[in-house]
Amino acid sequence: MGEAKRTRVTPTIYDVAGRAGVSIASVSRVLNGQGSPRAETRMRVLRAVRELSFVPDGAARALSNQLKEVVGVVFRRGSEVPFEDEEESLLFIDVINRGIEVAAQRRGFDVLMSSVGIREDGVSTRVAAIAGKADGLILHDRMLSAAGIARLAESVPVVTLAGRPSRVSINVRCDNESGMRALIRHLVTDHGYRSLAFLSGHPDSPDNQARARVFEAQAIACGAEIHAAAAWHGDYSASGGARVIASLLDEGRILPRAIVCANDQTALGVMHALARRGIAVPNEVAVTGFDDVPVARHLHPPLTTVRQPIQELGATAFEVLHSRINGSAGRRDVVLPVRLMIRESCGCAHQPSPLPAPAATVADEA
Amino acid sequence: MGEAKRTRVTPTIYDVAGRAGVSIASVSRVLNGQGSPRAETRMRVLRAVRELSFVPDGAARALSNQLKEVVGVVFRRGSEVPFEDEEESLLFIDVINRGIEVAAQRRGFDVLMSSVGIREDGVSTRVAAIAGKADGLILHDRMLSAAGIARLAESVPVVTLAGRPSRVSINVRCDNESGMRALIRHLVTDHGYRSLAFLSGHPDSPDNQARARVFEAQAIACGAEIHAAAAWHGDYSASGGARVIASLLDEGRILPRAIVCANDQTALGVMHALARRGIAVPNEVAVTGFDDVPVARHLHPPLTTVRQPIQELGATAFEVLHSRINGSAGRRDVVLPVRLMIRESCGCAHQPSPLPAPAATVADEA
DNA sequence: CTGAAAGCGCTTACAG
DNA sequence: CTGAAAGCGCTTACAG
Repeated sequence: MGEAKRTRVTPTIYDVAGRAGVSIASVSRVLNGQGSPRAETRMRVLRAVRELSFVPDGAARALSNQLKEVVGVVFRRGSEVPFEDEEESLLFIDVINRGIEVAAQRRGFDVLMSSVGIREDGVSTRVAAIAGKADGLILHDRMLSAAGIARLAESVPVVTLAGRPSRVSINVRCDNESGMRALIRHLVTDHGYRSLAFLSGHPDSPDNQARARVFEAQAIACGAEIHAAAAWHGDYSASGGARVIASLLDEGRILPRAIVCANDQTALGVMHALARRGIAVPNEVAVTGFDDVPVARHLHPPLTTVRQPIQELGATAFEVLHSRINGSAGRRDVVLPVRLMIRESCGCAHQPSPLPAPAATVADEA
Repeated sequence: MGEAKRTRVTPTIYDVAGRAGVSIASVSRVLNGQGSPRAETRMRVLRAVRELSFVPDGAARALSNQLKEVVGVVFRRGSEVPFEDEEESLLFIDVINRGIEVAAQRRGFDVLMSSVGIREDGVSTRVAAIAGKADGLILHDRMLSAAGIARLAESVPVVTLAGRPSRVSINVRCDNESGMRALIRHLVTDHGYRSLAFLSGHPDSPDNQARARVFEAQAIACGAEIHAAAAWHGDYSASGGARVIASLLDEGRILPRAIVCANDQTALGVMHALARRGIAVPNEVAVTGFDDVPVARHLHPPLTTVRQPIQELGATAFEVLHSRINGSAGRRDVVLPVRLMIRESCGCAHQPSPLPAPAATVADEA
């Protein structure tokens, strides 16, 4: 026999109970620390568990407890064609996911990660399948329409990231408004740049919309001139940013003194495109980002940007979802603080001697 | 009432059946495409499902089907202190995980990702918890002892990555032997280097052991001199590689003509350390890696290394596990082919003119 | 402290 | 084609 087909059936709580000579209720109690089983009982159960290598079935526990201890995370895989350093970088989404995972771990939850192809259809079907396997869902930016989210939220708590809160879902985002305001003040007031442009991200991203809106308002308030938005539509990708610059230059357009990008990846693409045309950053054109992804500080020149607490964004999303799963109400619009990171792409000097960094700016850094 | 506490209970298959005026069996059949329900029945069920936003409970399905359609993946989070570019890079593990995820998706499986802290204890408890929530497990390098794996495998199919096959678990790895052999041949035969050293990875890593073994055998076979292994113990990390070089240099030791690193990250650290001491790569010392992580080609000089089909490693691990879950036997030792990637850190010239790249080498490239 | 039994929400033979 | 019922493997009142 030996290697024979022996369809080794995984032991169940009944096998453990039988071997230990107790009821399944006792086994369950010992394993879950409920009640106060006699020491004798405890021992026998534990021994049987060990001898059988018993692992309780999660599905059965979940069904009985009405709790799976699993949250689902849905995000888009490989947006756009990778761009130079981009492909290999731990990007925004990855850092957020790590934050979710670490926070979940602390609560004894596990994370069901599900990426969706950029052009994949039937997303809502896929998301529904995940929903069935989890106690709650965290949806990254623009995964589902508002209606889709509303429908989904009927069956499971939903937290969106960088989206919009709704009557049935919670949203976690960073404080785009303060961040953009501080950034523009730095560019216009501290550096004295008079002409600016905002290179946008995905048009339907709430983050992008907020950043664009505040950019305009603040730039005008500071008395700077804004380059018409028409030609400045990116898509949050490096290649998108590079494309915009390339076509602007091809048309012989004059660039503004400073380009404010909707996110770091866009800034990365812009800097590449500028370098290729021999335009000096920051001396001829200043460039800024938003997010402060890890690679930002290693660009040449190091990127001035607005730091979002990215990993914390993920951790917070999980915590909010977790308390929602446990029935608490809580705010539906969670906003995390940001911080202006002044490096060199804005025109400030190398770290050691922060020449053009006046007091006001330094305060932002604190 | 309106906003009242309304503890909205998620609808079950009974609610759907009730609303549609059919039995739960019919609902189940329609939803799973079993049998041939009347069109009329179909419609009514589907309508009820839609109206209630019904999502079948995964735990209940799993319990009934004896299949969760979930695989667990366990790996170590943040090994060592991040090193320069390292922190931000999509490393070996991340690429493998992506491969697993994509393959799982194709089969309708989801992936439970669980990272374990580098110094975390109680790993086997954590792993057991995951095991209970999944149909099978993929364990990255060195997560559990052979005994631990054996115990785990009693309750769930296990596939290890870069480990060793056992009577109860399957292992997926790449062909370290051929890769290292081709690499050494290139360094000794093609470039004529006479003195080599192997900067090792984790001593208990099977990959590392295989690479070290073949390094020695092949170097000797080619007639090269090997620097004593004593001082050359790294740990797969960039900082580990840098540390070895620094202390060797501090002791005034003479470096070999070529340093063969156990993996790319180690090579990255070595190149940094060498650069810091003003030692030219590859002119004074050649350096090679193993893995071909995305960042390898962007180093200065671009890293000559052995490419493992990293994402495919993950996809294969899933496929093997999947067929095991479905009861097939299959090989327990799955080996994927590798390919020598000749770039510049070995001393070869810039791409366009592959000067010292003889026919034999080019063949390896094919 | 402990056991018998009900119940969690599905799927699937088995009858009709 | 369709429904009643058993069963998947747990947890937890409820009695004893």
